[in-house]
Formats: sequence, structure tokens, C-alpha cells
Amino acid sequence: MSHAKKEPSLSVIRELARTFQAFEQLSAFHIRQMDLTPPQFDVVATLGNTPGMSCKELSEKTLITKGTLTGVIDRLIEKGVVSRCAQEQDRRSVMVALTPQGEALFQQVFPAHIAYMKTAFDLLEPADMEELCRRLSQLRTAFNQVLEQKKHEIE
Amino acid sequence: MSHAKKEPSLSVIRELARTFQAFEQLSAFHIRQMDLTPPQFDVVATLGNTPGMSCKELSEKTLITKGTLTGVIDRLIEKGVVSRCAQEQDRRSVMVALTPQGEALFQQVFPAHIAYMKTAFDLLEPADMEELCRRLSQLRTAFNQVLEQKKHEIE
DNA sequence: GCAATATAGTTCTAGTTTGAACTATACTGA
DNA sequence: TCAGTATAGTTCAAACTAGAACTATATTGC
Repeated sequence: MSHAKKEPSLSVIRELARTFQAFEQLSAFHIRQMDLTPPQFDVVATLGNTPGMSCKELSEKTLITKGTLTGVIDRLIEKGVVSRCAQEQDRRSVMVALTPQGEALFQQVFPAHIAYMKTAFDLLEPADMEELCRRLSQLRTAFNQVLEQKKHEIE
Repeated sequence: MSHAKKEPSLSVIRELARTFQAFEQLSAFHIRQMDLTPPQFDVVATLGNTPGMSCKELSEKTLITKGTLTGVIDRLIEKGVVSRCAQEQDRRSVMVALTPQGEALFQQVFPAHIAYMKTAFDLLEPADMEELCRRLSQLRTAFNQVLEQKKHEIE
């Protein structure tokens, strides 16, 4: 992913990748200290303050694909943090929820992580970040549109 | 990673993650059609039009950590795309370079992928993307600064 | 009512990811 | 010089990743 000078679109991609990686490094550095992996934290954070949800819903919110989620949840169950519970209305579906122990973990770990990450955002202007959000959203929409288009082309 | 409404910093993180994922999906969709994985493509793209480079340099440019790079390069060697070559001036170091076959692959695959991704960037204003780059760079700098700071605190 | 189709999760394979431990080599300073 | 330290890569264990194939269950259209 070098050659950034020639194509301006490549600088955006490059910067996007580097920024995302910097975020992940900072975030993971803290999450590891709390004896979780980033995907595990993501699941716990998403389930916090909810009555639980299906794997499908969890997958959409965390961006973890369903195949991966099975394993992540298996390991969280081993840790006693979440539970799986069959659904009556749709027997294909499984409800995943925090256990009481998982709730306690969430209360301890989620605010701590927000505070931790906030030290980075405190270095920046909120207005700049709003602007960033808007422009990221433009870019994301473009990627998604083209992906749909290209998928159709293939058939 | 839900709860985006409460903390404005969370919306940025959320948008960053979603945008990066959208990029990866689009990019990987094409790269897979060319019988490569995204990290493999990254290495080939980085080695293209160069005389080769050390693992360390390759690692810095591609953002692939050195442990991972060993495996990625192993698989590219199996494919006949790159070669490893001992260095005389520093015998710890290894020079990785494209083989002639790898050069041919690069010539075929790199311009094709740029063109592919360009269809997304064509939907956007160059000025917007420059602005995005600048703001991403601010954010990345903040993440990196705080990571360094937090790493020092731990000792 | 039942065949065709869609959906929810799990399983599988191959590959990537991380940090940490390890080997080999290079550098540095007393 | 040579002990201490730094660096380049590899190896390792555990976890994550994607997509694809699979199972079980739901839904739909005829």
C-alpha cells in the first residue's frame, strides 16, 4: 500500500488504515490490561444495559461476522461472562446476554475504557471530530455503494 | 461498541471502524478475485517498482507486524511471487523482493486494483477527501501520543 | 399442505493477528 | 575486549478473521 503520492485516493486509504490501526493499538493496549480481547470487549460493551440479543443483532452491531462470533461467545461463556439461551418464538435463533457476573464486568470495564480513550479525544476539537464523522460517512457510503454494484456485476 | 449517542467520541470511533470495514470489504472482494489475500496483495504492491527491501521496512510500510510477515512471505514464496535473499552487510537482515513472475503479477494486479477502488473515489470530491485526510491525521496523532504516554505510565 | 427458498447459527479451512519468547547477529561503552 | 544491550527475523500459542458448506428451522408461493 505504498505509492501514495501518485494517486490521491491512495493517501486517503493509507491515512484511514493508519488511523484505524493507531486506534486499535491504543484501545487494545488498555483492553488487554483488563484481561479481555478487543472482540470480547466489544461484545460485552454491546450487551451492557440490554436484555440480550440474537447473534445476528450482535454481529451487526459489533461488525464481527457470525462464524467468528460463535467462537468469541464460546470463550466468553467459558469465562462466565455471557450465556446463550434458546428462543421459543424462533428456534433457529439464540439469545445472548450478560450473566450477573458479566454485568459486573461491564460496569467496571466499560466506563474505564471510555475514560481511557477520552484522553485522546481531549486533545482534539469536538467540531473537528464532527466534521471527520461526516466525511468518513461519505466515504463509507461510497465504498458500500460500489461493493453492491460490483457484487451485482459478477452474476 | 454501541452506546454511540452518549459520548461524541464514540461516534467517531464507530464511524472510523465502519468506514474502515467498508473499505476492507470492497478491497478484499476484488483482491480475492485475483487469487490473493489482502496482506499478500499489500506486500506485492509495496514491493512493486522497488529493488526489494528488508522485512523491517516491509513491515513498516504495510503495517503488518514482523511475526505475521514471516508467514505471509512464506506463502508468497510458495506461490513463486517473492524471494528471500540474505544480506551481506547485516546478516540478521533479509532482503525480500519480487521474482520476475511476481513483477508480472504486480503489473497486472496493481493497476487493476487502483482502477477498481477509483470507482468509489469517483463518487466523491477530491477537496472533501483532502479534508478527510487532514482530520484523520489529527486523530491518528492523538492516538499515537496517548499510546506513548500510557506505555510510559505503566513502567 | 408442501416444495422452494430464506434465515440463524455452527462448523470448517486457510490465513492473519498479536505479543512474547527465542536465535542470531550487531553495536556500544567501560 | 568483552559484557551488556539492541536489533532482525523466526517461532509459538491463543485468538480472531472471512467465506463457504452445513444443519435446523421459518417463511413463501402455488
